[in-house]
Order: sequence, then C-alpha cells, then structure tokens
Amino acid sequence: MDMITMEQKWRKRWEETNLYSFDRTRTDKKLYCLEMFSYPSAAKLHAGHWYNYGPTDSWARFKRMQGYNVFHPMGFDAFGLPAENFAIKTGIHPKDSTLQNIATMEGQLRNIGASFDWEYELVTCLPEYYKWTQWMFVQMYKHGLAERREAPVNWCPSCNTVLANEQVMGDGTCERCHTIVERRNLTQWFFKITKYADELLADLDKLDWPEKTKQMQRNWIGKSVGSEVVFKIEGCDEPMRVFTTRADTLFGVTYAVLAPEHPLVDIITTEECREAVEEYKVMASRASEIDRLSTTREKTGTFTGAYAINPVNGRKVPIYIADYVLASYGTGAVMAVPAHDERDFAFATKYNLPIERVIAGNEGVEDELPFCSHDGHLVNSQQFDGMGVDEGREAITAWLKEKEEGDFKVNFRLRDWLVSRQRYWGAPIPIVYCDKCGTVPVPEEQLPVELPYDVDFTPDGQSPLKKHAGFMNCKCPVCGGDATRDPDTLDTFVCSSWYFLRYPDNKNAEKPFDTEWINQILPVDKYVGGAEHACMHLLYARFFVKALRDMGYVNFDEPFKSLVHQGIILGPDGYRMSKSRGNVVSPDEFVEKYGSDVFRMYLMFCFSYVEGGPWNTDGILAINRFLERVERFVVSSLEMKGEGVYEKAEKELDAVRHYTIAQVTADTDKFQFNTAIARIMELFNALYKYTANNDNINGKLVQDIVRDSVLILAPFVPHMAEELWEMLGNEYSVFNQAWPVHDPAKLVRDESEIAVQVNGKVRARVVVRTDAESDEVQQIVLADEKVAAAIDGKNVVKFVYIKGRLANIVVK
RNA sequence: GCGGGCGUGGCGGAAUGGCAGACGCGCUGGAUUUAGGUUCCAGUGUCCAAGUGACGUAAGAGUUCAAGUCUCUUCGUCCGCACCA
Repeated sequence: MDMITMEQKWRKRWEETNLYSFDRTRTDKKLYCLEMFSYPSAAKLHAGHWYNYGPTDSWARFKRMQGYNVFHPMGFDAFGLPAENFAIKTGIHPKDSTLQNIATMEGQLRNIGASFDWEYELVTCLPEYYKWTQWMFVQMYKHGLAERREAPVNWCPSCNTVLANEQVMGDGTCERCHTIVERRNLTQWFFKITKYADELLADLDKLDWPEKTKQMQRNWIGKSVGSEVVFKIEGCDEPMRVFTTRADTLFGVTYAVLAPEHPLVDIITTEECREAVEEYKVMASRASEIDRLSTTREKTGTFTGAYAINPVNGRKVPIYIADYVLASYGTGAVMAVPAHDERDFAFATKYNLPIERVIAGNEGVEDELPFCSHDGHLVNSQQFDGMGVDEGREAITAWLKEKEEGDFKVNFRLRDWLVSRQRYWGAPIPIVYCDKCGTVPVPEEQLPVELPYDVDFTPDGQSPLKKHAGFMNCKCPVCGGDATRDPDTLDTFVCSSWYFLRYPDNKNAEKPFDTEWINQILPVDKYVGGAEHACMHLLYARFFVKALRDMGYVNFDEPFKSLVHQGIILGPDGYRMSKSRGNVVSPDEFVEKYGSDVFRMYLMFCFSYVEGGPWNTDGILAINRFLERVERFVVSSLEMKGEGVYEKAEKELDAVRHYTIAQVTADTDKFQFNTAIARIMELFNALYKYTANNDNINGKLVQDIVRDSVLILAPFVPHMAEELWEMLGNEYSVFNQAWPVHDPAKLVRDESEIAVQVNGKVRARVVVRTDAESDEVQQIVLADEKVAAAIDGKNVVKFVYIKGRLANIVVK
C-alpha cells in the first residue's frame, strides 16, 4: 500500500464530505474534546505538537464511534513575547510573521489527519477575537475584579526595558547585555483572583484531574490558617500588621522584620540607619524570588532603628528589614520568634538577638531550640502557661481580638494576577484616562481598541504603544474631552483563559458567546495539554469561568471536567529536545516517508502517554512492519472459505477477539494507548496462529473478526482503516460505524490454571473449575504431590485463595 | 530552596496489594527466498550444580499470608515556581 497517496485520497474525501462537521442539533450526546491550542512561534509542528494532537484525535475518533457527537476545534494562541523578540531581531513585523506561521501550521495540522472541525477556528491576535478579550477585561473592571496598583517589574538599566523572568539569566543578569537586573515599581492592572481563592481550592475535589495537578494547585493557592496581629510602632501613627500561624509563640517575639519593599520602611527608618537600609534595599532588589525563599541561603538584614510594641506584653522589639520576608506574601511583615522558628533562629544567632523559649516539649519530647514541633505547651506566657500549642494559639488570638489588637485570619499564598505588560504584541488594555472623569473603561460599542500596525517597538524604556500618538490620544467616552489610553497590553494568559468559551460560537459578532448555547456545549469534557500549565493557565481559566458565572454569563462552575497531561518526547539522548543541544528530531521526514498513520501510531505505542520518553526511530519501523502485517492478513482473509466449525480453537480465537475489544475499549478510554495497541497486536498474532497450518478453518469467523479489528484500529490509523474498510467491501465511512462491544459470555472459561504458593513462593500450578470456592480448591491443592512435597509435613496455619488466580498456603 | 513527578531486562515499556517483565525493538536459532533493512515460526531477566533451584523492580528498613505497588529514610533524575506559552 502506498501510504502517502492513500492518505491524501482519504483526507480529500473527508473534506469533501464534511465528515467531521459538528452537529449543532444533537447536544444531548455532545462531547467537547479540546487540546491546548498552539502558539505559532515556529512555523512547523514539532514532535510535542504531534504527541498532543495525534493521540488525542484518536481518542476523539474513538468517542465518535461510541456514538458521541464530538466537538473538536483548533485555533492559535497568537499574541506573545517570542514574535515581538523575533521582530526586534529581524525587523519582520509580529503580525506578518505570526499570520505566516499560522498558515503553515494550519496546513500541517490538516495533514496529520486530525478530525478538527475548522469551521470553529479562532486566532487570538485578530480583532474579532481580542475585541472580546478586551470586553472580558471591561467586565472584570465593572465587577470590581480588576484593580490598578503598583507592582515591581524586572528592569534592565542598560537596555532600559522591562524584562520577562525568562529573559533574566540564572545569575540575575539581562540575557541581552548581562547587566544586573533590578526591580522597579510601575502602576499596573491586576485581576483579583484571590477573591476566589477559597472556591478555587474547594472545587478541586470535584474535578477528574490528575491528582498531582490538583495537589500542585492546592499548594499554589496555599491556604494557611492563622492570625493577624497589630504591633504599634514607637513614634509612628501607622501600626505594623503581621500574619502568623503561631500566635501561641507571641510571648517569645524578640524582634520583627519587614520586607525591604514594605511601605513602612521609608517612614520608620531613623537617620543613623538610613544609609545602611537604602544600601540593603538596592541589594535586595537584585536577588531573585527563588533565591530569597531559599532556606539554605545565608540570612541577611539590617536594623531600621525603629521599635515595635508587642501587644501581648508591651515589650519593645527592634524592627529589621530582611530579604527572606517577601512583600507579596501575607502582610509583608513578620514577627520573629527565634526560639521556635528555624529561619528566625538563624537570623537571631547571626545578629546576636535574644532567643527566648515560650514552648516546652510535652512529656518525653526532645525540645532543644529551635523547637518548632507542635507537640508542646506554653511557658513564660503569663495566663496562657500550660496550654497546648493549638489551644494557646486560639486563646491568645481571641484575647487580642477582644483588645482589638488582632484577629483570626486566613492567608493565601496565591497572589492577584498581574495582567499589564509593557509590550507591543498583545491586546491593548481597554482603559482611557481622563483628567476630568478619571479611569474610564472603553464602552462595548467602541471595542475593539485596535492594536496599531505602525509602532516602534524597539526597547527604550517605554511601552511601545506610548510612543504612538495616534493610538494614545483619544476622546473620553464619558465627557468627550481629551484623554489618553492605557499604553500597556494584556498578558497572553488572558487570551487563553476564555478561548474554550469562544470556539462553539466563534462567529458571533454581537457577543463573546451566546450564554444559552454555551451552557449546552460546555464544560469541556476532556482537556489535553502539558503539565507545565498546572498552576497558571489552568488556574486562570478556572477563575475566569467562576467570575463569568457570578456575572451571569455562564451557568457552570468549572471549565474542564476531565484533564489529561501528555508526557514529553525527549531527544534520542534522553534530554529535552533543543536546538543548542542538537538533538531535535523533526516529524516531517518520517511523516513524508511512512505517512501520518504510522507516525501517530508510533507515538501512541512506544510511550506511556502521560510519561513520554526518549525518541527511538526503530519504533517507527516496528509500527510500519505491524501495519504491513495487518494489511497482508486483511487481504488474505478476503479469500478465506469455510464456516460452521466452532471447536476449541475457534472458541479460543473468539475469546481473544472479545478480550481484545474489552481491553482496547477500556485502555483507550483511559488514554492508555500503548497497551490498547499491544492488545490489537496480540489479536493479529492469534489470527495468524489460527490460520497457519490449519486446513479446516472457519473463514467466516475470521472475516468477522477482521471486520471488528479494522473498526478498533480505526482511531489509531484513520486513513488506513478507511482504506481497509473499503477493501472489505463496506460503505464509507468507517467513522460512521458503531464501536464494537464485547460479549462477556465469550470470555468465561470453565477452568483456570492457578498458581499455588507455599509461604508466598510458587511451588506448583493446578487446574481448577473457575467457579470453585476456596474450600474445594484447598482440598484439590493439598492433594497435589508437588504441593505436599513443599509443605513437607508442616502444619497449614492459613489458606488464602484468590479466585481463578492464585492460592497461598501458609505453613509453620 | 519550596512544590510535584519519576526510578522495573541490552532498549521502549506492561503489571485492580495476588504467578514481575504483557506488547514491541534488539539479539539467537530454524524455515521460506535468486536476493533482502522480506516473510513465517521458536527462544531470549541474572546466576549456577540447569532444578519442582537461588536471586531479581535505585538503596535501606517497615506493614502484610502476599509488596514494583502501601509507610518511613536515603540517593539519583526530571518538571513548575507567578512576565515563555
């Protein structure tokens, strides 16, 4: 079979007959199958794209054959940094390069033979899409979920530009010029995802997602139950608020620490300390967050000269600044209890600060300082002495609450989502600033705020759009007076946080989507994409859906009911494919030589889907060989004669057929494609075995099984299955056929061979009736001479029987 | 550093707590073929005294009649860490 010509023939036929067109009338059995859309940064599909889209497409085809009305769209996540950087390097405009890349990739996606319905395609960088991304921003703003405030960015003082974290090297320098990167505050927009922290955490339990992904989101959200305590500062009207999970240790506070970026720092620092504090702030602005949170890194800090008053005992404690305290977590201030916290202990030891025990270990508990265990009770804590750790925490917080110097507080690690980007290639933020009216959202009828084409986006310290007078200067939508636009663009994660809502209604010019329609098609039933999105894209999308639900635009709580992560295809050397390593394998040459079916099945057979693994070209030859073996058998089966014989051999062959159907169905459903294909290989091995050296075959039975085998092969090798299906004399299309269902009765065996263990070691095998009970099996087994020899006259103390599989005799 | 994975033959990988290594690659042997990067069949974890044998799932301990699987410790490795998408 010439795979290449054959595949082209069927792709043409599929397109002409609109085989994959979604039926909008049958929403009762709808199934929304979605792969994460691709980013057109390179013109060609790489192995990773193939690995995401090929197997998932097979799953979608399998579901279609099971009778589901499958909605399977594809599109492009087209805004983003790489196109802009490419433009800075080459002078090619991001819009031109992106649209060119999309055209090429779309052609390739059609050629992998996937069942996408291209009628529903979307491209996020086109005005008809980003109009609604901007609309989303306006809704967030109107519902109090978008807020403008100061936030730090990475700043390269030499390039005079904002850098993405990706552009900052491991040593904290700029990737372009190797200058040390600093942090600078800019006023930027945030989405208040933290408002949904509790629900985002709780609803994880409802999702059919990989447990590890849910765990990662739980940790990312980082709920922590504790107390907020108010410390007055000497000579300052504004108090210092600290968050702590250990209010029980309040009597042991010997100093306090502010993050170097904390707004109080400038107010409270005394003249003598100012120089050291300023110096320290500069140093801290150069350390990365990962470094700052490292528990092994040496703690540093400096005294501000100011003192705080501990509300539980009125004691004066010095206030330091230190970079192990982050402005972005909690209140940006901590109380330090060196006796009962590792980090505080290290810091106090280094700077000679007092260390005072307030928790003693319970009976028999080793309590050398720092003693951080909860297995203790309060000491040196006045009226609270003797209380347990948890009891003390509650009692002290309740007491502070009464005095209005503290309260119970739940804190999250999750931070609000910074969506402003000082870049060109993104959706402009639809906000206008007017001297008279202030911050004004652009009204819906004026959307989209179009991204101008002729913009100078070479880095020079400003957002590129700020330099475009035609874009920046506008009229205020409220008063009509002169006003200016927000010069920033939206984080591309905003575009990808709602695209799955747009697909089913992608041509709607009136609204982002029709609520009633979307409520029928959503949520996405199966979402497939990389695990690297666990904490960001997947969390942002969940937040969007919850926010839109509360605004009344959708009636469901979660975007993705069921989630699967594909693994990563590594280079042949076992390392991640990268140009610099020179281990990149391109799918193209293999697809051109063997066809897309062979390539797809190779990806599905040679790896565990969720694990991935190193590339191995031999596997492609193996699949090619297997498919040739399939074709030879199907062709030869056409000539087979004979029917009516149904003896032991036929019964066995038929059992293999039904076992295969059962296993392939179950495994494919769970994305365990490699084992599903292994079972199909076994079926063909059994078919070959049955027909070899057998002059009295049941040709009718064989042909019947071949028919089923083509059906169960269809999702994995769609083009070839169409060809074989036609060859067998059937009507187009194999994908309009019902998926075979196995007959459990054909699987039942009267007798089973079981393994017999003596003290856990296999000593014999015996054949028993499959439905025999434990007592009966025990008698048969003990009568076996090998077993008797192994028991060797010892006493049987226990007998365990696992039906049809194994018996274990415990002797002493 | 923190968080989350993973670790099984020469290789890719299988194993609801129940006979470790399915299926495939590679290798060995046989048959077919003028020929083969063909096809078909058989064998293939390690060790030895070759068996109704011993050992064997990164290392060490534990729970269990039974552990690759559950628990703890250690080592190695990969991914994410909020401006790559």
